[in-house]
Amino acid sequence: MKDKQFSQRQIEIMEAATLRIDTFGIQELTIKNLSADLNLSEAALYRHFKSKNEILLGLLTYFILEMNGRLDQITQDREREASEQLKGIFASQLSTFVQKPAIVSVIFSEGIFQFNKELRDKVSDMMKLMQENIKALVLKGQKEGVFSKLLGAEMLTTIIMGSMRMVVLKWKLSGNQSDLVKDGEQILKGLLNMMKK
Amino acid sequence: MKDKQFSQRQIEIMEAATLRIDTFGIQELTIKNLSADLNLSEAALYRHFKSKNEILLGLLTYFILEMNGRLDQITQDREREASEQLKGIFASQLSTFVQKPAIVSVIFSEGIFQFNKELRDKVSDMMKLMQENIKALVLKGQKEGVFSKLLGAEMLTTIIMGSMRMVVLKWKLSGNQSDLVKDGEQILKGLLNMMKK
DNA sequence: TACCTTTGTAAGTGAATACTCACATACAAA
DNA sequence: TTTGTATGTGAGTATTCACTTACAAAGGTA
Repeated sequence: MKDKQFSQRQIEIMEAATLRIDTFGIQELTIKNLSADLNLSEAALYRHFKSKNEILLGLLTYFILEMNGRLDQITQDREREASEQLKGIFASQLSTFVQKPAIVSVIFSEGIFQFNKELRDKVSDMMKLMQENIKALVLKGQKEGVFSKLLGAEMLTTIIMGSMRMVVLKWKLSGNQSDLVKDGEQILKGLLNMMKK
Repeated sequence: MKDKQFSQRQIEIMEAATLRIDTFGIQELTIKNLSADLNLSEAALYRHFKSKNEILLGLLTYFILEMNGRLDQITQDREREASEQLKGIFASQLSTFVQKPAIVSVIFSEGIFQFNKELRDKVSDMMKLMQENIKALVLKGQKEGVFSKLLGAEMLTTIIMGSMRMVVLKWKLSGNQSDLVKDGEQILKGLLNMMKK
C-alpha cells in the first residue's frame, strides 16, 4: 500500500466531506457545498485535490489504512481463540462505523461508483481484505477443533460476512437509531454458537 | 397494495430502464439516454410517467407485485415442511434474479435511493416483505420442532437473509458468472443443517 | 365533415454540476 | 530587493440534468 501523506488542509477537507456525508448523504457532497462548509472558494479545493473523486478516494484510503491497523492488531495475537478474535474484529469494525457513519455511506454506495473504476476497486479491495481475515480465523477455529467442520470455511465466511452486513444495513435503514455494536455482538454470538463443534 | 395497472408503453419504458441500469449503472439512467434507447423523444416519456422517480417507483412496484405472487404460492401450502418452503422461496427468488439480472441492480442499490424517501421506502418495504415471510417460516419450523430454538426467529431470519444477500452480491461481483441458484441452495442447506434441532 | 383523445416531437427552460483561468496576496529564502 | 511558492479568489467554462411548452399527426367517434 502506498504511503499516502495528507496535508493538514487535505485532512480538514476530508473531515468536512465526512461530516457532510454523515449529515446530508453522499448526494449532497458537491464541490459547491463542501467549499461553503469550509468557507473557501470552490477553486481553492482544487489546490488540494485534483478532483472530487480524489477526495473520496482519499477518504477510503484513510479508512482502509486505519482498518488494516485494527485488523492486524487483532489477528496477530495468535494466543487468542479464533472466536474471540472474530468478536474482536466485529466489535472494532462496528464501533468504527458508529463513530464515523460516513464511511458506511461510501462503502454501501458501490452502485454510485459503478462508473468509476478506482473507487469501485477500492471498495471491492476492502471487502476482500475483510473476507480474507475472517476466513483465516474460521480455518484456524476449525483446525483448533473449536468450530464444526460440517460446513466449509468458505461457506461459513459467506454466512458470517453476510449476517454482519445485514446488521449494518438494518442499522442504516433505522436511521442509525438501533444499537449497531450490540446487535452485531448478539448475531455473532448466535453464529458462533451454531458453529460450535 | 394499490391495484396498479401499467400500459404496454409503460412496461416497455420500465424494461428499458431496467436494462439500462443493469448494463451501465443507475447514474446512466437519464431521461435523455432512456428516450434514446426507446427511439423516443424525451418529452414522450412524460406522456407515460410524470417524473423520472415514477419510472423507478413503477419498476419496484412491478417487481414487488410479482414477487408477492410467487411468495404467496409457496407459503400458502401449509402441508409442506418449513425448511422445504424456505428452499422453495429462495429457489424461486434466485432463479428470477438469473432470468432478470437487471432487477438485482435496482433492488440491491438501497444506498442509491437514500436521498429519495419514496424510493427508499419502497426498497425497504420489499425487504420487510421478504423478511416477514421468512420469519414466519422460521417460527413455523421452530414450532414444529424442526428448527432449534437456541436462536430467536428474528436473529435466524437476519442470518438467513444476510447470507442469501451475500450470495447474490458475490454473484454480481463475479459478473453473473457463478451459479447463483446452486450456490444459494448450498448455503441454505448448510444453514438449515446448522439450525436443525 | 367536425371534434376529441392519445401519442408524439422540436425546441426550448432554469438550475446544477465539476472544473478552469487569470490574477491576487502572504510569506520566506536568496 | 528580488524571486519563488503556497494558497487563495471571482468569474467564468461547457455540459448535463429533469422537465415544459407549443404544436401536430393519427385514429376513433359523433
